[in-house]
Amino acid sequence: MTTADRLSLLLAEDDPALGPLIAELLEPDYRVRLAVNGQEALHLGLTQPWDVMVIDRGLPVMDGISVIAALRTKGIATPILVLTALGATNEKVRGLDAGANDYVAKPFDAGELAARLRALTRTFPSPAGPVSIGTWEFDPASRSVRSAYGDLVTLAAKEAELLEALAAEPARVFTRDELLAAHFQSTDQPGVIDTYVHHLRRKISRTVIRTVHGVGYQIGDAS
Amino acid sequence: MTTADRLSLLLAEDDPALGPLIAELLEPDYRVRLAVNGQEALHLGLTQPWDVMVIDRGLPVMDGISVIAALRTKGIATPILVLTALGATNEKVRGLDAGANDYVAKPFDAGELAARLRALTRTFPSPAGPVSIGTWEFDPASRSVRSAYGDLVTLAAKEAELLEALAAEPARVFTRDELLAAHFQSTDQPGVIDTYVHHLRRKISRTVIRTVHGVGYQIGDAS
DNA sequence: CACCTTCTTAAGCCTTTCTTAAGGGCGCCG
DNA sequence: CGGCGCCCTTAAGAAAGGCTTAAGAAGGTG
Repeated sequence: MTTADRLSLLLAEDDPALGPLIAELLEPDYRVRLAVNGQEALHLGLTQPWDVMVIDRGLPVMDGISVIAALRTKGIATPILVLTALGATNEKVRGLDAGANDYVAKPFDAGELAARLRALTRTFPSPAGPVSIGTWEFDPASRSVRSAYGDLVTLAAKEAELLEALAAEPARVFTRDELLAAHFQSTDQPGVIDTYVHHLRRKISRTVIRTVHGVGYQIGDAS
Repeated sequence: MTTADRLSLLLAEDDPALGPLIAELLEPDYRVRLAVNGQEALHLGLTQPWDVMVIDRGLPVMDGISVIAALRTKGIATPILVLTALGATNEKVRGLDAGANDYVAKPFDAGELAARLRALTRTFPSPAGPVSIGTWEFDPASRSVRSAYGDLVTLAAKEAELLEALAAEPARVFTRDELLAAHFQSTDQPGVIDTYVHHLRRKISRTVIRTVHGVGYQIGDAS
């Protein structure tokens, strides 16, 4: 999920008739990039970030299952839906176990495909309630942070966005570029992040956000 | 994922014959709890943590789709697979959009159900996955080591690289040249390794890394 | 329109990390 | 037990990265 725009979708389908058809079908909801063989799909999958992938099982050069296995081996965790002419259960099992997240047999129903893609890309609206960050409680709605002692601090919009992004995945370390791309204007330079981190640390606590030298920032861990 | 044990699975199925049958089918791989109506399923879903849920569409008291919607509203993000007698595409779409992650129509194939559940519960060996080293936990992503007592130590990039390399093959003894070639500039001299080993021993523990005299280093084994 | 908050940029200073080097200590082998 | 390597430890300069500050721009409000 890179922008507020449509989600990016990598479609790997070699059938010259079906490929563009599916692409057109999905275009209203996704930014579709069509790959016509397995190698191309693998390359695109590895070199660019995607929100979701739809991969045909039978692809030239390198078959779909191999592409998926290769992507997974490289640590790509993007949701993948396998599209296939083969409806046999055995094939489904193999595809899913190779690392696919869903499996749709051709001929498929456009509505079902769309629904399954929605299910794969759905991100649950973080429970609107307050999020606890260490000993603090952060309420995105009111953009305020309450300490264990009851002190209330209100944050500016950007400050809150940054904190929310970091808190969404406490275990993850975010690079400045990631945070920048997701929450600030693309013209901004990475240094902006430093400034806001400083603001948050001053307003809340030095330990809310942890620096990972040479990498980026992470929500401050307990202890 | 609560323990190293089987995953916990909440099964909501009212058919007195089918429920226990499915439960038995899944028992080898999951700790199954059977709920026989929607209300019970909702209550269990809200009050206990589950690794995955299998919910029948048509449940007494409260239908499956409503249960899912209610769970999602409360912020429960557990993967849910809908099981149903209704194979109509329309029904599938509605189920998925209510918050289900997958949809299997009865009669279903046991192998496919199992594969789809595996796909739902699969956690990718995220490159960020913490590695346990003796009594410590090393998280390459945040480059931090946590002791059994909870103390957190952050490592510099090179320190982390070295530790990660050693931890990748605990049984193996690495020579300085191997480590050097893989993780440092080729111009560096073997002595660099010694320095970083010293850093790690000081930061974590004298016993993290074991010296094999005349050969190189190895991850400090339990002993 | 004046005032205030928020956003963005930029520059200098400070801290951490990397790399090299040298002296002392220790283990292994004869 | 003595000698010879090998290993441990310390330290310090250089480089890279992060922190802090400050000030102008932009936007919103009374």
